Amino acid sequence: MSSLLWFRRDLRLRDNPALAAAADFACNGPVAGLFVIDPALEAASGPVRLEWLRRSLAELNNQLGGRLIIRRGSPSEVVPNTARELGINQVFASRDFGNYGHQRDLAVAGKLEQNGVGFTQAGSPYAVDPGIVTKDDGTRYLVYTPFYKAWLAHGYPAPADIDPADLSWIDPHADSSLRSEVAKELKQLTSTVVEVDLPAIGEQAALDRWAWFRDGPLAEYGDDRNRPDLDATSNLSVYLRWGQIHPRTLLADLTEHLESATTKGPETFRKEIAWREFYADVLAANPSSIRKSLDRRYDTSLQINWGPTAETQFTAWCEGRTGYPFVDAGMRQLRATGWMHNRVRMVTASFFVKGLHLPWQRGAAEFMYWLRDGDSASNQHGWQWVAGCGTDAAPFYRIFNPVLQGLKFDPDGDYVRRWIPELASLPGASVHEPWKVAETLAGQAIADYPSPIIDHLAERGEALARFAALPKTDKQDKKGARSKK
DNA sequence: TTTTGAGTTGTTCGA
DNA sequence: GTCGAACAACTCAAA
Repeated sequence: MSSLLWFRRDLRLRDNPALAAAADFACNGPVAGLFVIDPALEAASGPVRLEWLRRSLAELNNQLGGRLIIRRGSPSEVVPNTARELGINQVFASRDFGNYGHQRDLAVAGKLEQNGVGFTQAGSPYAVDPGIVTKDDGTRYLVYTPFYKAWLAHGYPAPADIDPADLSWIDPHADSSLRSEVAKELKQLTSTVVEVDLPAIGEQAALDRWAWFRDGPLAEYGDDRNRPDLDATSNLSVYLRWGQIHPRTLLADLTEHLESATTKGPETFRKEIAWREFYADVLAANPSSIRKSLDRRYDTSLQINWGPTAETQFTAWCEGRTGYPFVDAGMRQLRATGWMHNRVRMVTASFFVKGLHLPWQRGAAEFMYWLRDGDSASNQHGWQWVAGCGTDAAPFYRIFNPVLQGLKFDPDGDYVRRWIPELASLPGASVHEPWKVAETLAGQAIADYPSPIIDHLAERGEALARFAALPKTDKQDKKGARSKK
């Protein structure tokens, strides 16, 4: 019996349940490995993610001894066709809980079934699949902390026991035209060339980074994770996004560190993994929250800015020219590397929503375009959390002050100077308030850097007024009606 | 059904 | 300069 593994968001060999199942089905004989370049997903991916994908597929192809099959087209055509050409009995893949991916898999399964080929899904990008952790009445959580407690109580599985050295792969390249097809598709994958600074690619790079982080910054992660000037976060988000490492692997490895911990670092890191799982669960339960606010009043009633001035400010934000150095450093880091430190993501997003009064959806789309770790569930819900329309009842007066955040979390100004060369001559924390620097010091050097495009304090007050003007929710109305009787 | 406790990440103001 | 309170009220989860 022969099997095919269809790779998607799981570009790794270790701890891969679908691969383990495929190898088992083939009685440890060779397995066919396939990746389908889906034009629908390609169109929705920014240039940085396409470049990451191109390099990742090249690396995976190396891991498979050059035997990865890469084809372009609709999966519901390509997967059944490839299975037929290779005489495959059973196709294996991990589960996908995304809106598009779920529908795609149903279509592929249907087509395969028509051809008499089975389709088995095992594993997913998450330690605990969306929908598994529920409240006692079976409904889904909307608040993180109770979700986290229930998620912990549920527990997570051990990594899939699989040794890449035991695997063998069906060689599809007996026909030399298939070999050239792989090279052609890889080349075609990134038609838009962007200059972006990416870390090492692939499964081994992910494991190396994790080992480095685990034995280093993890202990002080509780506090240092907020410091964008330090290399103190795991930077694993991109590998998790592409499945080059699995959260289950991290959690298993984390156990002994949790037990022996003298700091809150390991526990804080586990909570971050759980945030990713929480947002995936929220999205699976509320598919429309990709585009719509969970609190719909923010789409229908919140006053937002529009017109020429709003467009100018939007562009300034995108390009890192708002005149607020901490914000601009983040946006420039995003374009230069396809990544932004989490603390700065919050500050730039808060500036966008509560300083410029623009709709969170536009900012989220700009992030998704550039982010190499771009994940709809985490990105859209992170933005909604900042905007105040998301899954927790954060008080609406919680508005980040970009200067204070910079002074607090980039205390020496190193992060700002790294990304804003115009300010490189300003010493220490003074880079966070260039308008305060006397002309004599560095007036010439900072002449190229813009003045603040808004008065943050004034716009903070404006944001508070607009939030206060939101209509009451239905429940609030009912409560008010009851109390009047 | 009702009640109770709690909710990632902040800022400002005044003592 | 430091520190605590105020900022509003609501919704969620669980007992």
